[in-house]
Amino acid sequence: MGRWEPNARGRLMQAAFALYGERGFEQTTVAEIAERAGLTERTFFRHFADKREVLFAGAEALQELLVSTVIGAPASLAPIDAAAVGLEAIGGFIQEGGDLARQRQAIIASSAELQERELIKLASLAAALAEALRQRGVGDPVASLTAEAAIAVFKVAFERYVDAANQQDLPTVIRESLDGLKVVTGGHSGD
Amino acid sequence: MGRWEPNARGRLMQAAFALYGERGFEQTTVAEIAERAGLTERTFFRHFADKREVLFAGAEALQELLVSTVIGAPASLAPIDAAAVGLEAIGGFIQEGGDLARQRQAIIASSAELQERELIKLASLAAALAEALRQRGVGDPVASLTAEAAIAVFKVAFERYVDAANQQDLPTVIRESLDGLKVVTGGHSGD
DNA sequence: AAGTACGATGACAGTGACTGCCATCAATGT
DNA sequence: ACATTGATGGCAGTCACTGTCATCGTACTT
Repeated sequence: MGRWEPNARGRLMQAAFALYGERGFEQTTVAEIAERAGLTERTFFRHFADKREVLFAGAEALQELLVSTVIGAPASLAPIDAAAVGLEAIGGFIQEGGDLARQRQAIIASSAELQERELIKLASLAAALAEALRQRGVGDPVASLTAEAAIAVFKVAFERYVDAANQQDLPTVIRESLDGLKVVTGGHSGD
Repeated sequence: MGRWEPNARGRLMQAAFALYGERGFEQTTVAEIAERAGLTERTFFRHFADKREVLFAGAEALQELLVSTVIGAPASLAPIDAAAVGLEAIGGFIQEGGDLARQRQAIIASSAELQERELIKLASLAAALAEALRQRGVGDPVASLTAEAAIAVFKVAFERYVDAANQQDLPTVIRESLDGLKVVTGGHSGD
């Protein structure tokens, strides 16, 4: 199973992460990543679909955690609150990685191409969340709306979490942001 | 100002739209688009930043319409409802184009690359909407949350509009979707 | 232990998106 | 007429990404 040096995929990820951080994403060639990892360009593309995907390797795990958490949430919860439980779960998971998420986000913020990839991953997350809600028996317009709104909340919360100089708890920020959305849409504030 | 044949940019857009529809986005080369337009590949890239951008030429106009509508909305409206007025405005604008939006969406749906570009355009729309809300005096977490939620509503509504075999009014679908969000998040029914 | 099958990697050629550079052409102003 | 300006053509070059085949290391078989 193994090969010359083990963990080729991990070495590629590490090399890419380092080079993207040092020189910037666009100024880094795939050949350079492969060279630093002791491999060839061709092998890079056997492990990752394209130059961007190496930064999004953990996305499937995140998606599975979200889906399983939402499906396993108490049946008594309203759709939006079941979604919230899922969001808090992935928030906690992300936080376990320490500063990795912040460094990764700094790289993504520096490249429009990477932002595009990030957005389609979030869209995929929303689609999976909607499907999980349907498995809870939630009807279709509601499931899509709840999922999209929940991901929107996650986006805002994660941005606040990354920008925060003060150490904030990501699941808490997510919960607060969701409460903010409820206020905004419920008409309690200004009418 | 002019050149050989007028409206080079328009001819490129038309050629690209036709070829993407006939053969598919990935199976079309920029050289083919330029040839059909009676121009060269080099000239294509002088008018459009990349192969995808030719499909998103009207995005700035849409964004300006959204921003000006939101800024000009009655000051008495709550942020989410000011945003709604803006969304309905661009909904009406899109509807004026007839089946163009549907054909365009069919092309986009067939390519992951194009979906990525669509998503970043929507994110740009959300950022502009948040800024317009701030100009209305809305504070920062609320402005971002409202903008992201509004764009999420727009995404769901537009998808329903495109899928609808029955002719539905896009602004109406948008309003109904927003009411759906209000129910989902707060339990109020829309007014 | 020798042989064999298999999965991962290397090597190489090729396509196509995109860019930089310079020449060229058409319209405009003097 | 002449110079200027802006759009275009032509060309070379880089780089992302793919298809194909040879090769190598490992594991399994005998």
